[in-house]
Amino acid sequence: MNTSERLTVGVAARLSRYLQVLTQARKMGKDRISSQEIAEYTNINATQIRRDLSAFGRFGKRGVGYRTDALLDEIRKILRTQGQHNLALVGAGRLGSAIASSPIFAEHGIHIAAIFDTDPEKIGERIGELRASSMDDIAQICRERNIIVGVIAVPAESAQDAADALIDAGVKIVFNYSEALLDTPADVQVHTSNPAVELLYAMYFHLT
Amino acid sequence: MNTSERLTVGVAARLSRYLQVLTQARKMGKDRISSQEIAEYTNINATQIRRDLSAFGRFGKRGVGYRTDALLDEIRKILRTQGQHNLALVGAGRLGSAIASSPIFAEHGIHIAAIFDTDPEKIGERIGELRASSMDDIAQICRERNIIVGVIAVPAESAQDAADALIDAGVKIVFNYSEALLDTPADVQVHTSNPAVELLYAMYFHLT
DNA sequence: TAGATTGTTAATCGATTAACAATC
DNA sequence: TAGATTGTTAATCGATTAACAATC
Repeated sequence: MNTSERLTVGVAARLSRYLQVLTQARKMGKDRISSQEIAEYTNINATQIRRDLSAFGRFGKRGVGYRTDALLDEIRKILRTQGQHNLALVGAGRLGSAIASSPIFAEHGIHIAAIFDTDPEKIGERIGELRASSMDDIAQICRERNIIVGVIAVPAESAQDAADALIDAGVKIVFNYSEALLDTPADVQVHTSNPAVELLYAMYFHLT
Repeated sequence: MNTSERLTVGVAARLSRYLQVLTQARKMGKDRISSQEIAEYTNINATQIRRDLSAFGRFGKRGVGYRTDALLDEIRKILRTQGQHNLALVGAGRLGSAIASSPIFAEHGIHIAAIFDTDPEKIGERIGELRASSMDDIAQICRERNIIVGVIAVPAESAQDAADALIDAGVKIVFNYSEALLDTPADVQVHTSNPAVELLYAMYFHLT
């Protein structure tokens, strides 16, 4: 497969899972990793992993495995996610603060560039390394800082307003932590996190 | 398809997505919903949705759509997720508090039955409607309250310890909010939430 | 009736897996 | 050399989709 062709949804999803495992493996000081080890952490079949990777080059060494660092770079190249990306966070409450002080985004080159809230009490308050801004400034700030990714960390009742404001500010990818269904234009991607639904799914396989 | 057969991973995953959409649609007062509407919110093809549902019965009305309530019940029956389920939360910090005060679990019949923390300062403190318990009591409390689902809301450094304690307490399904890779026995399911990785994946499709 | 939407078929495409030679 | 693990083939299975008759 050529890197200039568009990946299928399945391949891109799996490659990003490998990215996660490799990032952690590197932190744990592992220089090398085998397809079998990646399989254990991702629940993706080891043959599938080797097949996915070998479509882009011969990254591994037979009898040895893959070099963690080198493979990480190759996958970043394939997914075109090298470099820094800016993100806007809406909601400076408990969840917003938790996200702002988590290292999980920074580790993958995603920088939380601004935090917004509607509550006048919250504006100006320190959240992680930032200060909360007013929702009135969202369009200006997002354009200035080249932000196309927004995270919604507000209650379901205000989630649609938050989404509208982000989209109005030019955001194209919305990560929704509320349970609300969001109505958005066709050129905007919405990802909704719903741990409850994932748990119900997990329970099914536990019960059967 | 017969309900007594085990669902494939793909079917179960899609059915739980329908569950999420139907739950919200009902809250929004929608009595009926079409496969096309579910498709818009889930990005799952409408034919696929009708096909998934029709494998278990004729739940819809031609020209009309599906009754939200009735379909919700049918899917709950298929996924065997009716009734209440108890959950243990490890971590009484910002993220733990955010989870404890979110309605997202309750909405799907999942009750947060206990919260644990290692920090003596936190123990006894009110978090949502509960008080934080000591990790020393985790095994006893989980067994008493029939808990087989645990949520890890602690920093990556302590995630493995939290997982070990939960597993020792009889938990079989672990939802991991930290970025750490967890080593667990084969009979334990681990779901790791990593919004950064999901965003990298979304960005790929935005860029291409 | 006219319009809408389901249920189902048929055809295609991608995912999955076991097996194993190649080779480190 | 012996053991381990990749890269690749070949075969199967499930997912996806368009199309449309059935029917509300």
